Amino acid sequence: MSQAESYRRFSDTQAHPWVAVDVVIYTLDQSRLECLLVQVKEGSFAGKWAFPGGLVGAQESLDQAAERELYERTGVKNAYLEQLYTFGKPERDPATRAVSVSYLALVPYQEVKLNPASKYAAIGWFPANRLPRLAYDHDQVGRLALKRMRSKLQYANIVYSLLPSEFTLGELQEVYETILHRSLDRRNFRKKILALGLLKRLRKKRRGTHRPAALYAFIKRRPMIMEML
Amino acid sequence: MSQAESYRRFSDTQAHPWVAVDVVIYTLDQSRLECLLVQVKEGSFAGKWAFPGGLVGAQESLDQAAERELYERTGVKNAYLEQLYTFGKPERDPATRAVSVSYLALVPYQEVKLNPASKYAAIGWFPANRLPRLAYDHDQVGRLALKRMRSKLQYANIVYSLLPSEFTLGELQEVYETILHRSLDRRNFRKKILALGLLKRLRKKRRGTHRPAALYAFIKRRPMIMEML
DNA sequence: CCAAAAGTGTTGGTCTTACACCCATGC
DNA sequence: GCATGGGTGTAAGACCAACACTTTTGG
Repeated sequence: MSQAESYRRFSDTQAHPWVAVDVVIYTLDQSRLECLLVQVKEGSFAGKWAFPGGLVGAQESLDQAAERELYERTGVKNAYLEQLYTFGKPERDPATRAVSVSYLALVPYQEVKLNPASKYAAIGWFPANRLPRLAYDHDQVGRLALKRMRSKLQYANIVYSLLPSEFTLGELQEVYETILHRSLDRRNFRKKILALGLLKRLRKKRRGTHRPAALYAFIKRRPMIMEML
Repeated sequence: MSQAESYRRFSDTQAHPWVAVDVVIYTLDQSRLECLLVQVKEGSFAGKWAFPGGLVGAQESLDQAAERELYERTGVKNAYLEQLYTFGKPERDPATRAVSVSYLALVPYQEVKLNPASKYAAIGWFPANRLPRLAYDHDQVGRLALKRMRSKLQYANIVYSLLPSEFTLGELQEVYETILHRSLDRRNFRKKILALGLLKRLRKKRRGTHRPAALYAFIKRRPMIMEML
């Protein structure tokens, strides 16, 4: 595909697009699934909201560019981050030919410190299933991201990246119920989740308004493929 | 991410890579899973084998570029073709910064007419699980493609794209056995596949050396997500 | 003592897997 | 008539979904 020779030979008729990454960042705030948007400042989409993103640096891999963008907007490192899809229709950005590699990220709400950056007019969380009309082809990106996240939560352990380090089984179940939007049987849920052996029960308890609940933590906080539900 | 303004502002420090597609094309020849490779002609990888690919045209979408590459090498149109992953480490091609969007294609062996093209030294089928060392980062691409195809065959109906329009249940089962490399119980396989309602039984029979087998065809030849096995 | 969430097992139904014999044809 | 793949049903076990009551705390 790619030796320098053929680049030279074809470069007149072939495109040489800009390459950007866009990151769809989800979090849970009080069991509401939210998604981070930035407001575009300039160009024909000025005023519209979009997923944060930016050009890939000359010495950067795509993953690094996505990590950097995630870090710059939220201050979060080591969250779950996965390449989603690459969008490249010539007309997706009317201003220029741009290919966008989209990423999906899951972050724990508590750890986020939003950072607007001068290139955007604003930044903020929006309910994930009620996003406004977005700039570029980002409506499509958002639909795909939501679909992927919903399905992936069921066969990978990536919830760990949405939760703080300690949580109750009730909270964990609430996460699944929110994202899959259906309710789950408590006894079956606990049986299944505990049988996976992913959690350790801590000594502590969460004391709330009522009976205290045992706190749990993930034994390993890295992505693994497995049947969750 | 991508208004023209920020392109101008950042273009000194940001990359402006070449964008290429690479297509991993699988087929079945007498129940051997094979993969199409081309031999690189020039550059530091000259003589090595790689997946066919090329730069994305100025007016082309990524999907169109992949379709075109598939058609140019094999003469096949309307085969199953899916975006796989985008590779973009700065060092993946030492000659230049190139981002490669990889695709996965499944083609019926009977319909292929291989077309070498002058940009390659050679073209040919190789056993999919015994590929030689490939150029660029294509070893990684190949591993990912094989994994994706194996898993996707189990939850989508994409086998239709590996088979001719008429086939026996025995042939269909052989395809699954080859790709998943494990043997399946014939009675259970037939029960499950027929229960899906994807196949129509034709009047005809295949007459071979022994008892004739009923021929089947897919009712719909387009990708659908569903439990296959 | 009341409200609210935590914690805990059993059962019936469904789905999956394992398994063996007869059939139709070509040679 | 024999070798070869085609065609078919059943039974046991695994897995999953449905279901209700008691416990612990705060107010």
